Amino acid sequence: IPQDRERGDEEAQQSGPGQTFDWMKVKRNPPKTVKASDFGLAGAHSSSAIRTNFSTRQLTELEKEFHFSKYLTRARRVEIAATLELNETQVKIWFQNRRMKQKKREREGASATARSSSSS
Amino acid sequence: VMILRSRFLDARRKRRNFNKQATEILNEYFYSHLSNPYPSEEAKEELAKKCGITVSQVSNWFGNKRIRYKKNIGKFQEEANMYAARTAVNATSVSAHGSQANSPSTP
DNA sequence: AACGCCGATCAATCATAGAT
DNA sequence: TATCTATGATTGATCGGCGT
Repeated sequence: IPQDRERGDEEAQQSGPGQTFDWMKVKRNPPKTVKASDFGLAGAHSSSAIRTNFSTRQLTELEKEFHFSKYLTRARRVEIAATLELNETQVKIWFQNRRMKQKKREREGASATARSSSSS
Repeated sequence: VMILRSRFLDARRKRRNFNKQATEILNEYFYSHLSNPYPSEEAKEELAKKCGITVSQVSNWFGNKRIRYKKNIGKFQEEANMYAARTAVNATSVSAHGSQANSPSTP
């Protein structure tokens, strides 16, 4: 399966400092959120599907749920998604990111605690 | 939309730029590994220590650097040439070994 | 084979520090 | 001092790998 060769032309420049490496070509697929499905049918996949901006209400509710339980059950996910008008996937992703955020905090908080052991 | 921004609810971001010394170290690593600017966890920890910042900040720095670099390679050419001249750890496997004392000694 | 989670990363954006 | 740019941080979502 051919890997879509770029405009096929800049293969000459190689040794130069401006060499183009693979990581510079990485492109992420656009989100498939398709949130505006209420348009009424026909999968008019026109949904730009860009970064969804959660409202304060949604974030507050998600945060509350997170405190209750760091992990979701199928049932709770469905319930939250319906209540907040989000996809189950969005709720799932939010929890995953939230857990990662929590871990990051604990890690940095720990090193900070070890540093100021008894100060303050 | 109203300007209902977080307004001031974002007491969080009180950004402070890194020292010139830290930026120097980060850029040196970035350009000497331009073929694959993805430091390992260990490398990040070492960089963090040398720069006096956290590992997360090192990750943020590389994340921002990579994205912004590829977004406008031309804008970084000058900077790239500058650092590339210092350390030549070209592509083709970056099987680094004992990292030298590394001293940005001034020529 | 399908799904969730993790860890890392992407990519767009926010808000501020710095330069003009 | 106002305006534009450089840059650190945040975050919804993606990618690859792994376990169930």
